[in-house]
Amino acid sequence: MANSLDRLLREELERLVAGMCKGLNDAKRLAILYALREGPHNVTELCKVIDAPQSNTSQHLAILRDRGLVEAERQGNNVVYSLRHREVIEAIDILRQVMADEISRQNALHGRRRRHRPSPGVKATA
Amino acid sequence: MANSLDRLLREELERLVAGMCKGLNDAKRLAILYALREGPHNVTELCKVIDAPQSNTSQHLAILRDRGLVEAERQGNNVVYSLRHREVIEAIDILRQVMADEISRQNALHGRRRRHRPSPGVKATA
DNA sequence: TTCGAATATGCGCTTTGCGACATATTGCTC
DNA sequence: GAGCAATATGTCGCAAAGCGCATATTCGAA
Repeated sequence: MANSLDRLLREELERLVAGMCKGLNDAKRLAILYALREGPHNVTELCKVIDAPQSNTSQHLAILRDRGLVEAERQGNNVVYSLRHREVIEAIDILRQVMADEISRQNALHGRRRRHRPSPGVKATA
Repeated sequence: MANSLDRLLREELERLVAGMCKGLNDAKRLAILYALREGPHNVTELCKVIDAPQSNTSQHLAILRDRGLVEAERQGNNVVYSLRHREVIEAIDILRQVMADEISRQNALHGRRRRHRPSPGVKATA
């Protein structure tokens, strides 16, 4: 048990990481997605948003594009990018919420003891 | 505009990537989370689930632990891990759905033309 | 068709992340 | 306290990712 079912899940998770998570694993790319949430933008505009040189921005856009997270369309001389799946933003927002909870939890739990995880690792003495 | 507001968002996204996304950016770690969704497990059990040696499993658990994604509790000789935020699974499930949509879309759009993204890059000729 | 603006891509470098091995730590039992 | 089982951690080598730079490609305009 927990082997036959997991087999399929494992493979799907493999693809998920390669296809989605890797694309979301960078602050600049997340910033791009959030910028596109407000509406389409061309590359030059996105350069300013993430404060990165053009080549770097294009590289990040290529990553998002290849994974189907954004859509590209030529308009005259420039290329306009737009968000393909708004649900992705939902997912990220959930993670933002979780992180907020986690931070306040760690701050509140015992304000002192700045070390997280008192349980397992942590050599009790030194 | 799009600079003052983004400033704060950018910093939060930075922390989000470091705190959450990095932790979710590995198939084995996702598999661990899904296994824990069914209930707590100790390390030895999780080794079997992700089919990895003990040291490697512990390393992944440390990563999840440090980011507050799982919780560890000693029970006698072994350490039992459990899921801290079920919402994380929700978020991942959303991404799974998005990926499924994206795959079927690419398959359907034009079955032929196995290349994705016909728009911008792609040297038209060679 | 020549030029220039906008964008994409190849390359080399540096940093980061994963995996395997060995080893340290912790707690239980005798 | 000695020994054992379970888990955690340090180190190393390697593959992957991000970045800057130079360069190629595409399109519009003159």
